[in-house]
This record gives sequence, structure tokens and C-alpha cells, in this order.
Amino acid sequence: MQEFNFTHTSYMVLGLIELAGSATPYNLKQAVSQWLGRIWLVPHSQLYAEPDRLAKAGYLHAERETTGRRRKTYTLTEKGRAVFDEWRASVTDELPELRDISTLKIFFGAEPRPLAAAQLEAHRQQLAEYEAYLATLGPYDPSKGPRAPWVGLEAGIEWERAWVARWEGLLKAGG
Amino acid sequence: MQEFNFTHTSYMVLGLIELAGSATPYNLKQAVSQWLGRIWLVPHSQLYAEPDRLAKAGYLHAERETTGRRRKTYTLTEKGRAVFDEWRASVTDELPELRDISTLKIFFGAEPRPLAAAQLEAHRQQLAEYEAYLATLGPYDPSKGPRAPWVGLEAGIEWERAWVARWEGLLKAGG
DNA sequence: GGGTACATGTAATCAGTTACATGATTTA
DNA sequence: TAAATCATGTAACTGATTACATGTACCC
Repeated sequence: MQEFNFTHTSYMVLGLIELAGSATPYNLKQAVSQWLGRIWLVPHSQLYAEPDRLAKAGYLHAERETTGRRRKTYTLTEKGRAVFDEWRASVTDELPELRDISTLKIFFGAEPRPLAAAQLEAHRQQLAEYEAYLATLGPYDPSKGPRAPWVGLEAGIEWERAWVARWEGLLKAGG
Repeated sequence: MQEFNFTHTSYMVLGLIELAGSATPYNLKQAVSQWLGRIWLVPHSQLYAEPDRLAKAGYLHAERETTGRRRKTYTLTEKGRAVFDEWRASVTDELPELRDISTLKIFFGAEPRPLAAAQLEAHRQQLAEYEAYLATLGPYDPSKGPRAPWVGLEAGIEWERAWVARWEGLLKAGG
């Protein structure tokens, strides 16, 4: 038996299907763009390939329409639910990487100020977008279903605030 | 003529070679682990493959020892310097992605506190490491050569502080 | 009824990862 | 001189990206 290699994309797919109960690749695409926003992007073609891979390995069950668009709808199998639960419950001390292109440029000797200005603007805009979206959602209410959307937004907001502070600081320091 | 596809790795390689004047893949490996630390990791095999790709496309010049280890030493060509300079000087409003696994788990409904505790610990440790390293470097002095190591460290430190604050906040909020 | 945006997928390519492999130096 | 560690690379695989392609529904 061949080992199945779980990537982050694998867990995202399993997780989104768990949240929704069942999903087509298009549903997944929507979920990613709506909930995970800039947090963890996956190109839509992967959202066709990855569920397929997971289904072949027995972690998802696929049901295909026989007429029309012949959509595939995926649901979790027992096995799939088990590995996802295990992944989610496990604590990791793995650290995220920075991977910010503007920082990399500065590292290599670029002028910091123009980069800082552009990034500051972009992050502020993103922050405003998140906050506006959060406002339309209203405060979290358990009766509204899973907590996920709020968690994603709140993380995004904190993240953006940290970046705004960072670039502001850099602009001030240079002044 | 085929388009050459520049990845982030491409620019890292070009940039490190510019900093050093010339470099073997092993030098690159050292530079990455020493200066870029957790900021932008590249596996060492890529540091053999990527310079080769760049050399074939005319952005690097390769010189190979004829005896012993037959090391390849790479230097920038005019063309290579030009594309790197252009990349470095260009301002981008592209935003970095978050890509933090613990946040993803929380998004999917994991218990936040154990994750927060583990991450807090890991980030604090990383922060301490960076600060210790910065202390051994001392303050920046132009006579010491390129500014890059300081920039990398300072970015890393700010970054880690933001994460520490975030996880601390989460722990407190849950209390 | 023609355009345009949404919806749904496949195919080809390639960068990146993992695993393997071996040569040179130091150290015990 | 055996063992470890540092140094240097290659090979195989595959997940991810990019590009292509087509169908459906709405709207002007």
C-alpha cells in the first residue's frame, strides 16, 4: 500500500467539506475565496485535483451526477473524518515562514520607503475590507452555524494590523 | 525564444550572488541558513537546480573546477544584474499570505488554547534566538559590508514580536 | 441574439521536495 | 582507522501552476 502524502491543501479540502457537509469543487472554490481570502489561497484547479486524490485514497466519497454538468459531490468517509480530526486536534510547534516579497527586497538593499508606502496602502485597504466584511456579518452567534468565518476574519484583521504597524514604523524611523 | 519564469527562488539566488560577488551552491546554502533563517527557506537541492537554470538562460555565468570536487562557481552576467536590479527597484502592492497552520486549525474549529500555548513558546524561543544573534553582530556599521544581515534579523524580530503578541492576546482573551 | 459573467472542468508543464549517493575532513 | 560530520551533488516523483476549453444563464 502506498503512503498518501497529505499536504496543507489536503487538510483544507477535508476541513471545508467537513464544515459544509458535502461540496463540489466549485463550492470549495467559493468557500476558499469567501472565508480564507488572502489567508490561504488555493488555485481552483487544485480544488478539482485534490479531492480526486483524496477520494482515490479513500478519504472522501465521490458522487457524480449522471446528467447535465456531471458535477462531482464529495463527502467525508469515516477514514477521512478520522485523519482530519486527528490533524486538527494535534498541536504543532512548527513556525510559519515570513515570505514577504517587499521585505526580501529590502533585505537585498532596496530603498525601504517606497516599498513601505505601497505596502502600507495595500495592507490598510485589505484591513478595511476585512473590517467591512466583519461588520456585515455582525457579532458571532452560535445559532448561525460554524464559527469558522469569524475566526478567519479575526485572524486576518490582526495580521493586517501588525503589518500596518510594521510599515508605519519603518516610514517613521526613516524620517 | 522561450520565456524564463522567474520565481522567488530565482531572485533569492541572484540576490545572494550579488551580495557575495560569486558563490557556489554550498555558499548559497550557508547564506540562506545564516541570513534568511526562517524568513525564506529554500531546500539545498534547489540551490543546485536554480543557478543552473539561471545559467542556461544567461543570467549567471558558471565556472566549474576541472579537478577535485568540480565545484561550480556562479557570478552574475550583465543580463542577470539587470533583471535583478529591476526586480529590486520595483515596488509591489502584492500582499503576503498568512499561511499559519495553527490559525488554519483554529479556523476549522480546533481548541485555540493548546495551540496558542505551543506557538507562543515556539515564537518566543525564535525571538530570543534572533535577539541573541543580533547581539553578537552588534549595531550596524557600514564598514562591515552589506546591510542585509541586519535587515533580515530586524524583520524577523518584528515579525516574531507580532506573533508573540497575537498568541498572548488569544490566551488572555480566552481566560 | 450576442455579449459577458459565472460555472466546470482537463492537459501540459515545471518547480520544488524527498530520497539517494558519494567524496572529503575532522575527531576520537 | 573507524565514525561522524561537512560538503556536494543527482534522480525520481508529484503537487501546484498555467493555460486551455467549453457549457450555462442572465441581461441589454
